[in-house]
Amino acid sequence: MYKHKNIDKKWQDRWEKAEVFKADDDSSKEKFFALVEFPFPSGAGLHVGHPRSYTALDVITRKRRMEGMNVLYPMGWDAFGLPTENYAIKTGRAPADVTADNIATFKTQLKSLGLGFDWSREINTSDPKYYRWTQWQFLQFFKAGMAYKTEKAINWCVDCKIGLANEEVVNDACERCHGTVEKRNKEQWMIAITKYADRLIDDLKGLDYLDKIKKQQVDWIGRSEGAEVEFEVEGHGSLTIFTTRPDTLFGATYMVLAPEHELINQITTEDRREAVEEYVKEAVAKTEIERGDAEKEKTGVFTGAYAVNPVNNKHIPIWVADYVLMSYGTGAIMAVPAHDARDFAFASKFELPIIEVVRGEGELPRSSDGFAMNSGEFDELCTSECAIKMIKWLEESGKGRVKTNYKLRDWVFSRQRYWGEPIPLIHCEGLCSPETGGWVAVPDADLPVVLPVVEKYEPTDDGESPLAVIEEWVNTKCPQCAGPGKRETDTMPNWAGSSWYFMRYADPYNDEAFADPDKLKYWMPVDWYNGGMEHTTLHLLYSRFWNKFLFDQGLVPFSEPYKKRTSHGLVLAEDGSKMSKSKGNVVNPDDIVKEFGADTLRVYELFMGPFSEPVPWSTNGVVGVRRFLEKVQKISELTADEELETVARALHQTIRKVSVDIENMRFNTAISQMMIFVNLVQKSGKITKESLITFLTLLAPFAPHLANELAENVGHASLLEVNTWPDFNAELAAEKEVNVAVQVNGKLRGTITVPADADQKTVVTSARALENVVKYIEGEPKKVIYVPGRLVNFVI
RNA sequence: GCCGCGGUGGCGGAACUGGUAUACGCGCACGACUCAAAAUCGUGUGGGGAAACCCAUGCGGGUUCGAUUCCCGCCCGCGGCACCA
Repeated sequence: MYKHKNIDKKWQDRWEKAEVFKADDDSSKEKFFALVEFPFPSGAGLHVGHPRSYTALDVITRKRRMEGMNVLYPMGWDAFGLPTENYAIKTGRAPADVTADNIATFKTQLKSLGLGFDWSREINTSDPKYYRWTQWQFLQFFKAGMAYKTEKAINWCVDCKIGLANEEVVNDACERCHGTVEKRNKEQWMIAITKYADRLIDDLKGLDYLDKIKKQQVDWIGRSEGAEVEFEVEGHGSLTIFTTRPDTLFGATYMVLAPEHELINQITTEDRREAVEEYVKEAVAKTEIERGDAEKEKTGVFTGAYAVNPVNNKHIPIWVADYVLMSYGTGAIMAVPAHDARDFAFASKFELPIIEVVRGEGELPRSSDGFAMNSGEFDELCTSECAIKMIKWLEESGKGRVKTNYKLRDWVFSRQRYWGEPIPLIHCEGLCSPETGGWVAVPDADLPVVLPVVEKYEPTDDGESPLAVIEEWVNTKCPQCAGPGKRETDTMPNWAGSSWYFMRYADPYNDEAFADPDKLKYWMPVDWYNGGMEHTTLHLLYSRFWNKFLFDQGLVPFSEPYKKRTSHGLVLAEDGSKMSKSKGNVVNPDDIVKEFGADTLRVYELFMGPFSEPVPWSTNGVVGVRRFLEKVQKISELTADEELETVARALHQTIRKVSVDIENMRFNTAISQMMIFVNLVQKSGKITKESLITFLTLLAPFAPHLANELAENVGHASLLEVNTWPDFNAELAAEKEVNVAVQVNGKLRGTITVPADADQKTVVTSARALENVVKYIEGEPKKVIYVPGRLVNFVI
């Protein structure tokens, strides 16, 4: 039994004193910037899931340091956010105070794990010295015309009383509180992320992200290439639609407008008006989920109006149906029921004509590619060629054009809440800046716009931020004309501060700029970023976009912030369900550290399963890891002047496996190899001091406290953190003898042990001589398969 | 519905590029130590069979001397998207 409590503390103090984790801004060494998502300092404290990601990159950075690199592995606090504000509302305490308390708890907890963060670079997004630069960067968006205020039907969370971005709405419910979300018209600040849609997709190509991360981002942005086509509506001008299948234009037998489409009112004939108005009213009242269910039966109503199909001048009826969304494309479609399942369902129900225009196999509706038919001069062209020719024809005749659409929407950047960065804009009552709707930027010298102290943190029922009621704060002067002005009372979403936090680590105390350009140039981009899959279409996408914008402004020297992005699996409860406070199945890391020590928790977090997969927690597994560490302690007492050859060999095999596995985040198999080594030493009874130190160096990234303690016990004077990562020697690792499987017709009939360098003839001969082989083979085998060092297979 | 990932002992999981399936850990059984227990150490542990051997990597086929690995068709689980024209 080793005394983890004393050992943990002792080495944590030594590291701090020696400043081993401090990153050096002027170093000739190669830099390595490792990043984990900084936590939101919630009142619940550290979750047992946090250390999985932190320990993983701690292992990697500790190895990098031993490999001679200048490592930056920082930590900070994503401190703005609703939970703190809600807590403040409940208790009446100021959010800043609550945050400070929570941070203190988190920090103590993280430190107790021996994580090698450079605490001298700690940042906090709710610190005015930090959010001054968040505000400043927002103003760059504003000044570049990338931020605009507009009345929008936004997702409104009834419980939180805030507008949500699409990304924050999950199954029609608020991502945070799971409360009802409804549509509301509200003036909101928006940021034009859609302008970067193409680059956010295309630039993924050069990045070392997990494939599933790239794919999720691409799907989320949802780029589709097609064409816009103009259809004449008799007596009402033209109606524009978007289609990805311009090749099927001859198959368009009717048109559909979304219920919100502005043309409906104009084109509806008098005899149809009542029915149309009633349908529109019902459709608009439905929730997104009700409307979004693709399984439900199609509904719709005929407007009485007809459009002209530009390719064949046929008159086709215009319908209104809620399966067409106003928010995508032009809010209107041409329906090609033969080749679209939705149009087919609709046409079948309302008995509209179905014309097949793409020849192919199988029943209609059929959306696969093929050859055009019933399409006049386009007949017999293959789908892709037909599309190209059709677009060309449309362009030449002025009836349409190439068009790309995206599912991605602009970023809703306003929150009507207190605990966030104030948006640093002033509305000039004299409207001295009409081109921005009267909005004027707060001058740089007046930043930060500090959150004023308020008494009540509740948002108001009319949807205004609590800041709106503080008149002395709201009423100010227009910085441009000095006339009366009013401050923007909305605050930023909590994604704002985290969109650029990694840059601040390069230069956390700078008051002249968000970071010194030289330091950015040295440290950025992040070399390895690990975080949760849940942020793929939120933080990860936003921060890539934010970075690209700053790059375009010449403010940062790199267009992508993260070179490599990996992801960890969730830590689940023992029964495989999610850990949650309400279920009472949350494991507190403090308890594990207290009972078993920091090293046990660290090693267990990485041993429990494949890093990127979700794995259930197992207290028995924790005990197993602790036993392993105790065995390590035992073998450290077995130092001798000599050791068995097998130990030396196993050591080098372990160096190889641990080195490779760390790079691939296969920590579980790295640890299992170390267990194999320790078992072997225990059995053999002796190990040289040199080999022991080498092994402890390999173990040090995983279990740094114990590894240092044991190294010191055998007289190793320096910290293992400054050791050199051991070199692997292939010669020493090579087995002298190998086991070769002997098969007859692919079935295992025995094994033989032969010298590793034995030639084929020798191996086959002794395999052939096996009693169990002789038994099966009469005469000569038909064929002999020989895989060196692996097997011999006699085919008869 | 579409896309992606996965399915291996009682459990978490290993397995290079197609080459001895079940490494490592947990659990369990037995043994040693002990008055006893815990801890520790040792031995065993996929299933069937006395054994030879046979059967096992979700199911059914295929390719191959040989398939957890490759191909085809299903089933189940997880994650993402979800009437995006």
